[in-house]
Amino acid sequence: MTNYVTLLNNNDLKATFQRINILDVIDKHGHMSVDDIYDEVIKVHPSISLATIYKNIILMMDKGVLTEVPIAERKSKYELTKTDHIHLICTNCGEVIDKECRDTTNSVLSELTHKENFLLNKRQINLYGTCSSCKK
Amino acid sequence: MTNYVTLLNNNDLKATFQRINILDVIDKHGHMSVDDIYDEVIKVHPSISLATIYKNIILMMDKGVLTEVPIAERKSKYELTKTDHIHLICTNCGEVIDKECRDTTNSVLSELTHKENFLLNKRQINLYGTCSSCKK
DNA sequence: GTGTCTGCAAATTATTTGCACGTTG
DNA sequence: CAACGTGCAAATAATTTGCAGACAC
Repeated sequence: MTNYVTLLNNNDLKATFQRINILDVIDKHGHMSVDDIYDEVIKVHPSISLATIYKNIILMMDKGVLTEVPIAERKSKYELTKTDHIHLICTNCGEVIDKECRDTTNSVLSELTHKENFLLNKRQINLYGTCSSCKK
Repeated sequence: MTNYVTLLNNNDLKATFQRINILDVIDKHGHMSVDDIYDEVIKVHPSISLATIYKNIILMMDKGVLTEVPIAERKSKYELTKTDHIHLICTNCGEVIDKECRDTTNSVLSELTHKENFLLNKRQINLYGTCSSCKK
């Protein structure tokens, strides 16, 4: 818990019970939609409102604490901001799995944007398919 | 126009004036949101309704004619389905630029999903940053 | 001709906002 | 205590649906 307090304070955000719990459930589950977050946080904080979830997601994204993972044909999910990685997204169950992003991949992409005179800020590699549990 | 008729018929879709025009404006502009499409198609077909745009986007996605490009902090855009490529997305103006996807990148990604026992279906590489015109 | 498609209007779902009150630092 | 955050309810935006008439094949 205390690390979330620090994370929030370092980003000019007051450490409220609501925010700490939003970060906590996202961290535990990895990637969550707005409704997923609401459904989980309400278990520990029954009076929280959906509006608070929305407001805080937007705020924490602005501060760089959360990152949106937009997903084709589904609502976006949110994750704690971390170093570059790849998402394996199951089109069957919606599960998102993180994988390391190889340096070679990164350098190829940087070279490519440089040629285009494009100021690269964030990479998002999403691979859609069927996860191992859904293959069964 | 005639090529859109073929494309639609090959995918079990009747070639209506509405559908042909939706495909036409997307093809001309590259990547468009629902509203972008509506604003353009209405110029040539003033009585078209937004519901028709929605219904057809969903239908044409199901048939594989259109592909959704989900974008962080913005509404999704849609493109004609084409071979794998990379999107450079300007976080300032929203413009999406297509770039060739290198074989090396593809093989690295395929290897990675294989290890995870993940059945890869579609790759989506989005690079966010500032485009050359917005840099000025 | 007939099964599919369209446009409209209404329903539903998703997101944002304003404000009175509560909490954090 | 001052600034900021919350929860509620209401407003707005986005998407979906049902249905009667129109059109493609």
